[in-house]
Amino acid sequence: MTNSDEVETKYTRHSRADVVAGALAILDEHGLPDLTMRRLAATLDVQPSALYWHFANKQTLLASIADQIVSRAVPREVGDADWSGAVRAEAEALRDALLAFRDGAEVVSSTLALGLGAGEPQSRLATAIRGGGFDQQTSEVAAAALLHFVLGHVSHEQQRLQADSLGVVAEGHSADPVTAIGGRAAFDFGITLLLTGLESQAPARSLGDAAR
Amino acid sequence: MTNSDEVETKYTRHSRADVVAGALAILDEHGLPDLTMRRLAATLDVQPSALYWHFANKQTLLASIADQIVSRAVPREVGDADWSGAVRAEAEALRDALLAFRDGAEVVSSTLALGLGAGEPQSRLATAIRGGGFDQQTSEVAAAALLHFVLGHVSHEQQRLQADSLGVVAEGHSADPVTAIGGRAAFDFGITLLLTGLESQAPARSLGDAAR
DNA sequence: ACCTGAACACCGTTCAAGT
DNA sequence: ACCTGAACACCGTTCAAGT
Repeated sequence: MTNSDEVETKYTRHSRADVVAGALAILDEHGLPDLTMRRLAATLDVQPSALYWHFANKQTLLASIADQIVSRAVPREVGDADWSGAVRAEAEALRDALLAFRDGAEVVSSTLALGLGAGEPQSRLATAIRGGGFDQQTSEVAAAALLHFVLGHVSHEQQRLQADSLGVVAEGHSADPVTAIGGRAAFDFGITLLLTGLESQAPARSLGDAAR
Repeated sequence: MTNSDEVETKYTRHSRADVVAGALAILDEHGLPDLTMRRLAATLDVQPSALYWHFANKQTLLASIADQIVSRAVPREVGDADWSGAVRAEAEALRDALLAFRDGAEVVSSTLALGLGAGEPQSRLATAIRGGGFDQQTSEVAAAALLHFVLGHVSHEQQRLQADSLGVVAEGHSADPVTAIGGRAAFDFGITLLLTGLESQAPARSLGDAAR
């Protein structure tokens, strides 16, 4: 019962990791809009200015949070599966990691949009794609396409999850095809489209040829 | 020379459309972070509170801006092209419309993420896909996948455009594969993956079968 | 090494009241 | 129909100073 959520164990100084952990807790319990520097400082029993000893600014902190979230993405063992199975496993691990935190996809999306970190998921996807014999550039661009789809899809999923929990449902129609068949099935379908699209590329032909 | 940018022609009252136009101007010239209610009010020579007669809140205003941006998406005439050519034309028109305004993709993305408007692009894509003989649900889910890719890709493109214009280039590496081959080529490649993925679906087989 | 205290320059939004 | 004036309840960030 020592060191529970709200109750700080007396006057402890904080490390960078503590700040990130506190931020993740606020994110998961209250969502991204409530993750403010002032609120985070309050839960750490510290002045807002103290946070700027650990992080240069809020964007940097958000990038660390995004890194934490995606670092939890561990693909299931694929064993003897082919390369497309490995790519799918990476994509699904990423989806699970994003879903594990409230607004997870939005946080990762926004740090990616700001050009900070979060390059790891794309590298992992690209490496898995290279297993199919594609050249570096093709793999990288295909990985970017996969990543954009994953982030957009999971953002959409999490928005629906939150809307539903707020009881904004039953507006009469709410005919969302993605949630209608389950987010998981729509996700797998999108991944399948991209993977079979990749398969039908002649592996010998590089993207560079097409771009020229 | 009457009624130019900064110079208001004396004391004019404003319509909803005026507010949206002013917001679009700020967005395009200064970017989304600078698009604040107070700044918008100042450029309209009005108190911030006046904006709340026209819009319930900032989110609603942003949704109207997003609608304006995507409404500019007019696909080139496809003539006798097959359905996949029509889908590609829709996707490219959407990309052009998003690129036409600074931070355009982010604005549309965020209003989509908030569950407000911006359903039009997905409908247009879905309709074009239906031309390939796919059932309603498959078309809708595929359109969502296309849309997620387009928004993610163009967001990425616009982030790079801005970073480059700020001179954040030449960090030594900056090995971004998407910009390396040109945003347009990477975009077309992603669209191709999704389209050929769709083509290799047996059109008779519905997504509902797969989801069950 | 880590934090306080105080300030600066902002935000979005509400609401009674004016014309 | 459209706007003002004034207020409320916040933001992120800086910086000298403390321990």
